[in-house]
Amino acid sequence: MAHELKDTLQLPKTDFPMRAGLAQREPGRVAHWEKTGLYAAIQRQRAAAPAFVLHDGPPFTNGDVHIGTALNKTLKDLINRYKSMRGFRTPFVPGWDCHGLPIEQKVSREIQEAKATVTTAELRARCDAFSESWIARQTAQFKRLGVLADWAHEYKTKAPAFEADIVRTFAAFVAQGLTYRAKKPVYWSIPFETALAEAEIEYKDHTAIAIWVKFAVPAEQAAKFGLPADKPLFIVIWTTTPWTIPANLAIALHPTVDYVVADVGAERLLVAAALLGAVLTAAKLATPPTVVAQCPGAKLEGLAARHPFIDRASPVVLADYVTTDSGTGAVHTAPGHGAEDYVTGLKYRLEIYCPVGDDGRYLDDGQVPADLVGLTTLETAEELAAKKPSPANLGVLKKLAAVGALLAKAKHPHSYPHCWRSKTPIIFRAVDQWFVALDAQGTRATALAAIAQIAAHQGWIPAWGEARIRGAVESRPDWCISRQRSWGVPIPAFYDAQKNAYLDAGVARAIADRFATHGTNIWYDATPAELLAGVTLPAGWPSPAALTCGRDTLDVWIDSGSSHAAVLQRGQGGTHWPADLYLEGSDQHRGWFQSSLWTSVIAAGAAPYRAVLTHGFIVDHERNKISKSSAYAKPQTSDAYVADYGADVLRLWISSQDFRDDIPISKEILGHVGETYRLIRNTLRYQLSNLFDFDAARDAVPVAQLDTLDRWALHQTATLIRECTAAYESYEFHRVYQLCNQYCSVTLSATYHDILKDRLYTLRSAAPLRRSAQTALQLIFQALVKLLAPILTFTADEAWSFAVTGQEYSSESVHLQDWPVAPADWSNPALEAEVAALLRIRAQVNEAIEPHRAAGRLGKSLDAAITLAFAPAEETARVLEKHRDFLPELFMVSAVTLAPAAGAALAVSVRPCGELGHVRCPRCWRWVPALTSSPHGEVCPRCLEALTA
RNA sequence: GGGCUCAUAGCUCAGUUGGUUAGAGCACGCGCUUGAUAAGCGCGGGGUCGAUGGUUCAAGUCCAUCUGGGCCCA
Repeated sequence: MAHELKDTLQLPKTDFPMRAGLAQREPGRVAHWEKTGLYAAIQRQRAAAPAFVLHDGPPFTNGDVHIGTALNKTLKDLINRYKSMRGFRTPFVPGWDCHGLPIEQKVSREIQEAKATVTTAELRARCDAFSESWIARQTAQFKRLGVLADWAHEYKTKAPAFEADIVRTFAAFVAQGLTYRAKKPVYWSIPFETALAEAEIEYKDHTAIAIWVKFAVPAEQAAKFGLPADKPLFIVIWTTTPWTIPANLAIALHPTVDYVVADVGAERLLVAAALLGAVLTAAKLATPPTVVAQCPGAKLEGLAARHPFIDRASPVVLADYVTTDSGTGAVHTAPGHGAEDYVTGLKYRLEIYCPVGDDGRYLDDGQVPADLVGLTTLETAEELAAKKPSPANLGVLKKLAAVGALLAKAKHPHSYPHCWRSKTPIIFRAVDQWFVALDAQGTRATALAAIAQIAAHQGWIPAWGEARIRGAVESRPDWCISRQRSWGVPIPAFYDAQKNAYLDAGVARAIADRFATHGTNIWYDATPAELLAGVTLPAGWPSPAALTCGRDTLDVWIDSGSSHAAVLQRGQGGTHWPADLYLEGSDQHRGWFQSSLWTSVIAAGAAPYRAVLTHGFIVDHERNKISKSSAYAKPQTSDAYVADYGADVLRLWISSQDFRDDIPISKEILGHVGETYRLIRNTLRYQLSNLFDFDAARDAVPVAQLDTLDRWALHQTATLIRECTAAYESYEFHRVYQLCNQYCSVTLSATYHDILKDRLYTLRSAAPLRRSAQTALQLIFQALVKLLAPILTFTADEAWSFAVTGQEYSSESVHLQDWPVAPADWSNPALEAEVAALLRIRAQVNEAIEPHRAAGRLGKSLDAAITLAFAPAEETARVLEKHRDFLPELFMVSAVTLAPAAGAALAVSVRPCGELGHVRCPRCWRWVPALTSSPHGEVCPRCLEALTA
């Protein structure tokens, strides 16, 4: 009998599974979208719409997609999908950053391990293949995340057409006269005669010779700076690289450190006061010194000391990096042989002087003493093993001793950079580089103006992004754009036998055209004559036969920084220039945002983007950076997380975080997000399952005629749509998450859906009140699933397909829908206020029921009969009276008695229905005074009607 | 060391121009239901708002300093 009655109910029905099985089922939908061409379909649908172009910053192609990269790409996808539903055409051309040292180094190491040697062209081919293989893998990983993009029109910085545009961007620098050649120190491997990058350096123990060297201060200089001049005075410097002494051009002191002049008998020494004792000990000077003068370093700026064995001045300069931890407090400065020395050299306009050739030997430049010329700075493996100094070091020692400038020397074990391939110590050596002058032609001012202009229309999101990039742009020195690498875009410069450089914008553009058709390998395969065939050379150029091609490549920041030119300006994939939005991590203020700005300002006179959105970095549950934590057994890849949680949970997690700040990730956090996912999924499932017999065309009730609670629900939904839309507009997806979370759990699950069960299950299929509920449910479902679609791409699409066709897969897609807009008649503030008042009373009713439940006197709220006592004059009274017939349904109880009484506060009293002599209807479970018989046994009058109508 | 930035319940987030006992969802605890059931409902505990000092009749909200975290530089 009971079973028979249950069969008369309209219980929910759906094939939409309760358990998502995301990790297993999502790949099916990825394939489905691919098969049905969803991206193209979306673009077609918006073919005539205004475009919103989010320009993709290219990930580096040397590994699996990291969870941080997944975050970035997913945010982009989320925005594109939202904008598309809002009515924009959203072409999304994904990009790949292909050139660069990490790839070249990885490939070089493989070649090295195989003990093979390859030509530059072969090395480049292997790098190309390496990059390409990761592009394939990363593409699959991005697709797995639900990222929709125009993969057919993706851009690769190694594609010939793109490489040509990189060179054209460079040509714009040349055309404006911004490029110049100057020396800059780099790590240099002598055996391989090549520059090395930081990543190619290995630090190893090494025994150097530390020397204390006296630099004479001429008497007139001493007098000029107020120092006693009646005895010979020397500034003492200390260095562990004696071979750099011939390149000494200055002595650096700290501006605020105290320096003393110490009388040690026949002469006087100037060192930092704090280091005087140490220096005397090293020099084995037993004589107790007499300090005859003392002053801060700043007082000595400009004092011209003399180089110990070369006839030139070595002036005193000031530098903050000088310390009194060791040495003498007076730092030997050779701008051509040290990073800090270089910076100081630029500051004091010293020559970036490097008298050491590619082979590590002193050059005969007219300044290096004849007996040093030709000596090598290289320490061979044998010399290293024997801890013997290099010939250059020995030569300098001898020279210093001969002129009496060597105050002391000592063995100095320390950690020193070595070449990763030859295992020999590297030297720091200035070589010719190409630079871009950023202050010429008002370039920097134009860049800063562009930054301000973007700020003027709130284009920096968050607003502090402006300060961040302004700081980077203001403080950036001239841009060193050449790299001594193979895997990159060649700088189209030529050299004659005397190493004079020839660079011309027109020639560069002609070379770019060659690259566009033949790829950049032609630079390595063809002769200058072949490359320049048919090109009109500028006046003053030698004939091509007399030229060689330069071997430097461009800084990879020019590669990715040219993407707006190579992609947007060419309208690739339907894009336009400038982009409406760039979206990357906050580190890119100094990186891609900046490099793109410079190239665009120089080549096009304006910024390549209208707005720049940034996100923070992923951190662990203690807010420490992920890479620093050792607790990660698992690689932090996108795929690893997708395998554990599914893409939609990952996307929901991304939406849940305020991404402008750091973004924490942990099992706990993802676990909670998984719970929210289940809540949302079940909410949608409830709606779908209760619409199984609803056909809007046949059954829909006009909004104006909907039941009170249904109109209330639509009002709540209208509010949700409005607030979610505002949140999406300002890219505050975490607000969407919070809003939808609360809406699903409180508004729907705990309230509307719970209350609706009585109507939906027990009334006959076509009962007006049931159709009213279904009408609202369907409208709500459609709104909610669209609001969620940009985030839960898989689940929303799945639910949509079930709703429209009853099938898991169909040609219908939620991603082809328009963004929901609540019709005006959904809003009903007056009704909302009344129901809100009643819901507050409902909370009191629940509170009052709870003790009875705890005492075991009743279970479900339907077992309760409620009496509400209240003051008749209250506004509450009016609302209660007005909706008195609605109260049992709203409170989910079987009876509500209104009892106007004296006293201000509303009082709720509860009695189990059984105590009133009522009986429970076995069909709808409500308690009524009496049952009546039906074909299915005894039921309440309402159920009788449902069964017999 | 410098620039930018963040710090509210176990977790993720709200907290309007400073103004009643700081909110929500989730998690947690205790129950209910078994007709959303590897679901659903109810009730409850939980925060001196990173720390210190200051301005104010009044500060999570303003100011200063400090501590800790992040990104970028040195």
